[in-house]
Amino acid sequence: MSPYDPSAYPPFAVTVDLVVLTVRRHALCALVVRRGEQPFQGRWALPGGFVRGEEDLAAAAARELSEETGLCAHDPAVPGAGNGAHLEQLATYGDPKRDPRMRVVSVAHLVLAPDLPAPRAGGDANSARWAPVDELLAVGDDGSAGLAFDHAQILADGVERARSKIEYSSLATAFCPPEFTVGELRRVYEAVWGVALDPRNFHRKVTGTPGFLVPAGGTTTRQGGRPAQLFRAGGATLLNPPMLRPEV
Amino acid sequence: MSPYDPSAYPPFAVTVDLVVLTVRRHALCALVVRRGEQPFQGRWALPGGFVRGEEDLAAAAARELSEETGLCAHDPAVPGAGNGAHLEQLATYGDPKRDPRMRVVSVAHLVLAPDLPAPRAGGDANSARWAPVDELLAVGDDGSAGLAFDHAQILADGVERARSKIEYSSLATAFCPPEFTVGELRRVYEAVWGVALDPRNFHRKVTGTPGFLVPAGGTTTRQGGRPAQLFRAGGATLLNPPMLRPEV
DNA sequence: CTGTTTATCGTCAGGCAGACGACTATGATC
DNA sequence: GATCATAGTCGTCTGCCTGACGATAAACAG
Repeated sequence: MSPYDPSAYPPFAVTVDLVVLTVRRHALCALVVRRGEQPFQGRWALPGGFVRGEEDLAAAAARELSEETGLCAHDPAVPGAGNGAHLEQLATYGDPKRDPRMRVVSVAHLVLAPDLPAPRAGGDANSARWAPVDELLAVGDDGSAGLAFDHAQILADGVERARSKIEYSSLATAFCPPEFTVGELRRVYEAVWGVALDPRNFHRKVTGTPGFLVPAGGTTTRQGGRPAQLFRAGGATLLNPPMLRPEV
Repeated sequence: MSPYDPSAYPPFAVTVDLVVLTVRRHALCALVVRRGEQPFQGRWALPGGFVRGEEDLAAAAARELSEETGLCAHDPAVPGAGNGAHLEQLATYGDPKRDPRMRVVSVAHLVLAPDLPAPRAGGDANSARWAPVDELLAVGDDGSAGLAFDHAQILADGVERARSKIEYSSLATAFCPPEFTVGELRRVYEAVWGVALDPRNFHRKVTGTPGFLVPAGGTTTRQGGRPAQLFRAGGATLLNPPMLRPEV
């Protein structure tokens, strides 16, 4: 082989696509934008865009995220800044036929964000929305065409990553506002996994895991009922032993 | 933005790099090749190469693997064929400065293979070898320069992926020949995690997990001592509950 | 035959999770 | 204001799994 001869190999376009997940009204939702041009014109797609010349992949993802949602990603490598959205690389998709026009390799990223107001994509409220992932992934049955390109696969991979990762990490707190109650955190797990959890056992588990939650001092009744203690995410990122997802 | 205008964005070179892991003499080892040219001439690096024009990323990784080791990857999407090496995508590395010559985005793949004879890289035995990952990742101390490019980071990520993934999947069997004993499987875990496991508890765990192991019918004494029953990997890919890695 | 090595079966105590009872503190409704 | 509905929080009990470890079995080396 003749390594690194640029002329010997066809150029690739490199993009980032974003799977932005949040929990709204007890459902796991993803951010989708409407395509304004061919191909797949008018269809919903994941937000994304080209990686620029002197830009790292994570930086490109953070930039796209900021452009689409105003969120400032909380890159583990750049701590402190941002309103807490979690960003991580998901996987890379490079099937030669995934884009009919040219060879595009897309590095998908996963973003977990707290519930946000309606998205603002280029100021056009009609061109971006939060949609329940169940709806986006239920293709064919109702005649809806599903997402553009291979974005249904990317979304499915992102959802599966989120579902499994909250098992053994404290990542579920990324779906919550800075201060939250145990019940709110439980509703996150229930929405992401699509199951009902026992409030008492859940409470015992999360409050009994050292470093997972730290008391924030106050209480709230925003969920109704008895006032609940407010917590902040603790420093622990790994949950050991993990929170087990109930079987089916 | 003006999507998909090829001239509007700089072209990227896309490569695949391989983290090929195996267990040799009770140590987790990785395949490295010696670089024949600048930059990093003479240094060890992960095997890899350019993705071709009409080639999927996984196909490129499988091709490079075959060229470097003769292994035929057992892609989950293409079952049956191959001598059982496991291949999966690891992560993508695209720092603008990771290659001093041009913008290269590398899609790293992880390969888990049974113990193999000495590698044959382009027929040159001196240019490829199995090296213990501890040795490859212990940089600076002994003055050795470490791996080329960002390959130390890629290797570290691959090792961490392997270490965590054998916890909750049956992937450790990918390090074993088609038929193996419980003790051989245990030595795989011990080598990958770098810990000692209790043979009795390990035996109880793996034989008690339905679908993990299926008896192959025979016995062997290739490890010495009492003959051990031979097993084959069962159909189960997920281990529930997982095999817990001992603390520290 | 004896010691060494490895495999395999059993036992026991502690920890954790699932099931679920009981009590508490708020707002809503009559 | 009494009652109800809603959520949160604390306990109890039981079964399963794990870690620690004793004991036995089946080969080989001397």
